[in-house]
Amino acid sequence: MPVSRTAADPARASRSTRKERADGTTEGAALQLGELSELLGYSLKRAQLKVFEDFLRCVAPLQLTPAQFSVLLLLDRNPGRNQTEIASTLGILRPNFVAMLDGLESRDLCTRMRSTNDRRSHILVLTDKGRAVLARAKKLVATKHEARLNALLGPANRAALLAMLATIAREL
Amino acid sequence: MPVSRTAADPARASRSTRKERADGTTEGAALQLGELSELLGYSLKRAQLKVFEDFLRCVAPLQLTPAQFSVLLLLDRNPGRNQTEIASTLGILRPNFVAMLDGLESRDLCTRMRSTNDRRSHILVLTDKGRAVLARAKKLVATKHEARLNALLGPANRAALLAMLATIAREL
DNA sequence: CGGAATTTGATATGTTGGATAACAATTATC
DNA sequence: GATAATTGTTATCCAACATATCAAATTCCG
Repeated sequence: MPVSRTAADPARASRSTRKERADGTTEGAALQLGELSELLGYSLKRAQLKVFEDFLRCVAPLQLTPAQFSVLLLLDRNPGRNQTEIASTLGILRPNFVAMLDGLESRDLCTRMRSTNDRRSHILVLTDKGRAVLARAKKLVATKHEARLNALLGPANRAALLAMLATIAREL
Repeated sequence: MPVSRTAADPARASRSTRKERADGTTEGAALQLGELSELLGYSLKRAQLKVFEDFLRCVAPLQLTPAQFSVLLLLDRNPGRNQTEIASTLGILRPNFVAMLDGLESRDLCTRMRSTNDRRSHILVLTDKGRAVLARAKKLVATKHEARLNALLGPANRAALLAMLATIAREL
């Protein structure tokens, strides 16, 4: 990568000690986000990262990622389903779901049981430990994670936010 | 991965032609999301994926990703900044920003110019082509992408959504 | 029935985004 | 002027995500 041209740095070109630019902006100042702050996708991504970060913190004692938590939740609510069904409703591709299940199964949180009706498929079952971990996780999520968001936004706003996100996820 | 135990599949264990389960749920029915639909992070992630997908579609003629678009926007609004400054305000790590800039520079959308004041740093500059592409991208984003979200949510809701996402990104 | 097509879980593999360590060149600090 | 810090870069590593392919089992259909 050859760099040929050079340019004077407007910031330091000024001989002021406070290093003020020609356009009046100050040296160490935060950059202008400009239209970026009006881009829904930008704030969406940033907010999502923060929320996942907080989720991981809150549920850290149980060592569960958001994706793993969603799998446990789904297994609990939908007994008798196979890998394809669980993976697809979570938007996980079947090949990638294999390693994920291996992880959960190796921690004895769930079990694959070969179906007697269709011996190709594995019925996914929560173990007792899986149910216990899920229960503890639910409590942590409710009392720490979601509570934090509730405090930040207020219950009404939080509900409105959730509704709009669901609309986008469903209808866009 | 040895699978030992087996289980009867509740769905097909029923001898009904409509394959109804013991719990009354029907065979091919969609799974119950349960508490998942109340998890903010879940809808957040799903909505974010949809929005990025739509962004890519709308701006496809220009071959710009959301991240690339955000870089061009930032370069336009903040002339005279170096790689570290641009990368860090976008949450991009400096090492990962190198390849990204290589891509933009190889397409002649921006240029690295060695600063005369601090010869370690590269001042990032939009090229004329970069400015032109950015202008076209802005138009596509406004008239196709954001317009779609506006139609889906309504202007007031869209604004409220944006405000809440910004709050989360800023204060969580 | 029986062969063809499909489905399921799995493997291999590739791509992309994101993270850390280390380095040379340059600048700042004391 | 020696030491420390900064900048861009390279080399890796890891996780998330995607595609092609496979064997086993099932379904479809003539």
